Amino acid sequence: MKKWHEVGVGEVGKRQATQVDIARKAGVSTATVSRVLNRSPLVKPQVREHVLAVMAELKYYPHAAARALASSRTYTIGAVIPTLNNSIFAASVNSFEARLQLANYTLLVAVSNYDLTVEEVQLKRLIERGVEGLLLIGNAHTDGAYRTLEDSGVVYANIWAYDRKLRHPNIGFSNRKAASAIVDHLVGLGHRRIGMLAGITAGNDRARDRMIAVREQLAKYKLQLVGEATMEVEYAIPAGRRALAKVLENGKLPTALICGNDVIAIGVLFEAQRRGIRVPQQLSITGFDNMPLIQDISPRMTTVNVPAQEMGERAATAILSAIEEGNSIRSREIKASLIIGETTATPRH
Amino acid sequence: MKKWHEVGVGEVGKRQATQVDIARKAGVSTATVSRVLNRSPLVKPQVREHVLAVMAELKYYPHAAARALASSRTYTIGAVIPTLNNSIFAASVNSFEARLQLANYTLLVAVSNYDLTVEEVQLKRLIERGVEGLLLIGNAHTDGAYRTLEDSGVVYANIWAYDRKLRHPNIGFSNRKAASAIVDHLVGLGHRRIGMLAGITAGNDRARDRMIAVREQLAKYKLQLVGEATMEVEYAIPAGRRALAKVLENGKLPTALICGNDVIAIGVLFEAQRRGIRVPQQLSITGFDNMPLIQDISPRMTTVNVPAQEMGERAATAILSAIEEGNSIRSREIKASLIIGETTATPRH
DNA sequence: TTGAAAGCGCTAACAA
DNA sequence: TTGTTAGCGCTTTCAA
Repeated sequence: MKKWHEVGVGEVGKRQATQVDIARKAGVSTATVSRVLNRSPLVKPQVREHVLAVMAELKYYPHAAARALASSRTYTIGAVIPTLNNSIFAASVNSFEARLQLANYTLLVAVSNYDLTVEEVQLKRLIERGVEGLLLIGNAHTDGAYRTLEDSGVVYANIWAYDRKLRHPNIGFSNRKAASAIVDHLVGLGHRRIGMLAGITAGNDRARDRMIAVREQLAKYKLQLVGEATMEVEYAIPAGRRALAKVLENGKLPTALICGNDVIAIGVLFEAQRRGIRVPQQLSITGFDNMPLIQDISPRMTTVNVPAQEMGERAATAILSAIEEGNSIRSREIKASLIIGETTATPRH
Repeated sequence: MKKWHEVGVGEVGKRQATQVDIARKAGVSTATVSRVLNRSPLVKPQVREHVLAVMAELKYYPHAAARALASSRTYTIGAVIPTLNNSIFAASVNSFEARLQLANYTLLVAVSNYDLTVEEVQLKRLIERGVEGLLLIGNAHTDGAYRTLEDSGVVYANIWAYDRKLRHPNIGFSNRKAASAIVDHLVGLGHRRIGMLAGITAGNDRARDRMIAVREQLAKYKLQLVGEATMEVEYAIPAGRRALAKVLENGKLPTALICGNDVIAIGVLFEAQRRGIRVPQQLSITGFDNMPLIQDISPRMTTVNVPAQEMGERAATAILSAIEEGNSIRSREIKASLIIGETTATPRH
C-alpha cells in the first residue's frame, strides 16, 4: 500500500485527520464521530460539542470518497453542455449550480463541444464518478447515451427543449413553437420572400427544430424558404455578416431573414447597416435567445426570449426532488415569448 | 448497512457489477481485474482480452469513490469562479475543462457570486471532495481560504491576475499594467479631464487593481481622476448608461471615461449616442476585456485584450504538470495588449 | 445514548 | 504473470 505521506501529491505530508484520530482524542468511538458529523440527534449535546471541538482542533475534513463508498451517496450532480462560450448556456449552468449549492450538492461539468459522441463519453465518465443526477441540453443524444442513462438509473433532465411527443424528461421550451411564432409574425406583416440563416444543425436538435418548424409553418401559408437566402451558419457575428454577403451574391435579397440565434442576427444587422440596407424597411431580421448581447442595441431586435436562468433553476429543483423524495422528473414547458422589436416591419416593395 | 437495491436512488436496482463479479465470471482474481482496468502491462494479452470481454458483457463501471479511497487519487480538479454569466470567465473555464478532459480529469465547478466568504466555503467543499488541483480567479481570497489551501496541500493557480510581488501562483496578466497603458494612451492623446466608471471593487481585486493603477498612473502626470465622473458601476449595459447620465448630472463631462470593462463601456457609448454626444470627439471611451460583445460594433472600442482562453489552457497545463510530475506551479505573465479603436481620440475643446 | 465491527469496491504490497 | 489479502475512511446494523 502507498504510504500516507504520499497522499498530498507533490506535498510533504501532513496527514489529514480521520475519524479514528478524532475518536481517539475525544475518547469516543468512530460511530459517535460519524453521528456527530451527520447531525444524528442521538448524540448527547455534551458529547457532540466535545467532538466538534476536537474536529476543529485537528482540522478534520470528512473524506468524501470514503463517505460515498460507505453510504453510496455522492451529493454530486453532473452537467454535460455543448459549450460554455457565447454565454448561451452559461446562464443556465450558473443558476443550476447556485441552486445545487444551496442543497449542498456539487456540480461536475463537462463540455461536449456540440459533439454527441463526445457527449456520450462525458456522460459515462460522470456516471462513473457517481453523479446522482444529470443535466443535459436538448433531446438529441446518442442511443448509447440514452441506454447508459437507462442502465445507470441516474436521474436526468434535458433542458432547452420541450417536446411532448418524446418521453424524455424535458424542462424547457418548444423551439418549434417559438420558431413558428416568428413565421406567423413575419407573414402577418406581409412577408412572402423569407430566408433563414440557421445555426449548424448537426448534433444540435435546437437548431434543427427551429429550422424544421420554420419550414412547416411557412408551408401552412403555402410559402417556402427562399433557397438562395437559406443556409447554416456558425454562431458568430462575422459568420452572420458573411452570410448576408452570400445571400446578396446569390441573388435578390428576401424581405426577411430569420436567424438561428441573436449572434447571427446581429452580424446580419451590422452588415446590412454597413451596406446601407435599411432595417426593417428593406430587410426584416429576427434573432433568437434574447441574449445580453442585444439588450441595448438599436434598432431593438425582434427575438425570442429564452428562459435560460429559469430552466437551470427548475431543472435543479426537479433533479434534487427526484433524488431526495424519489419523485420522477416530470416534463415541464416554460414559455419562450416572442419579443417584437424594431428590426421587423411590413416590407416596402 | 443499506441494501444494494437502494443504490440507484429512486430506481429499482439492477446492482452494478463489481470487480468481484468480473473476477468470478472471468475465472481470475480481482487483482487481475484491477490490473486490466489500470492497463498494467503485467497481464497476459489473452487474459486481458477475456477480462475486457466480461467487463463489457456485465456493463462494468469502475466505482470512482472506491478507487479514490484505495488509491488516494480522484482525477478531479476544482474551480471556484465569481460567475458564469456575462461570459467573462466562461471562456477560461471552457478551455480549462477542455484541457482537463484530454487528460482524463473531471472538473468540479462552484460559483461564488463575487463573495469571498462564499468562495472560501466552496473551496473547502471542493477540497473535501478530494480535488487534486484548484483554479481560482484573482489574488484576493480570504486568509481562511489561503490557509485552507496551505493545509490541504492542494495545487492551485490564480488566473486573471499577475502580481510579481505576491507569492501566489499567478497565471494571468497584470490588471495594473493594462490600466496604466490606458492612461498613457489617453494622456498621450492630450486628455487631462478623465473620469472612471470602475467595476464594483468589493471582493474583486481585478476591478480594484484597475482603479488603483489608473489613479497611480495619472499621478505620474500630476493628474487625478475627476471626482464627479468617477464611481463604481455594476457590470451591465444599463448600469453603464445610468452612470453616464449621473456623470452629466454631476457636472461637466470629462473628455474621457475609463470604464472597468466592456459592458460598462458599451452602455456609456450607447447612452452617449442617444444623447448626441459625439464619440470620440466630445468624449473618449475605453473598455476592458475585449469581449465578444464589442467585436463588431461601430465605432470600434478601444479596450484591453484579455487572454481568457489562454489563461484557462495554461492553468490546466500547469496544474496537471504539478500533479503528475510534481513540479510546483510557476507564475506566468501573459500579455494583455491595448487595442486602440475608434472610441478614443484627441479631445476637441 | 454509545460502541463494536462488518463491510462499501478498489488498489497494491507481497508471496507464489 | 497471477493470486491473496490488508487496508483506504466512512456508515450503519446490532447489541449493549
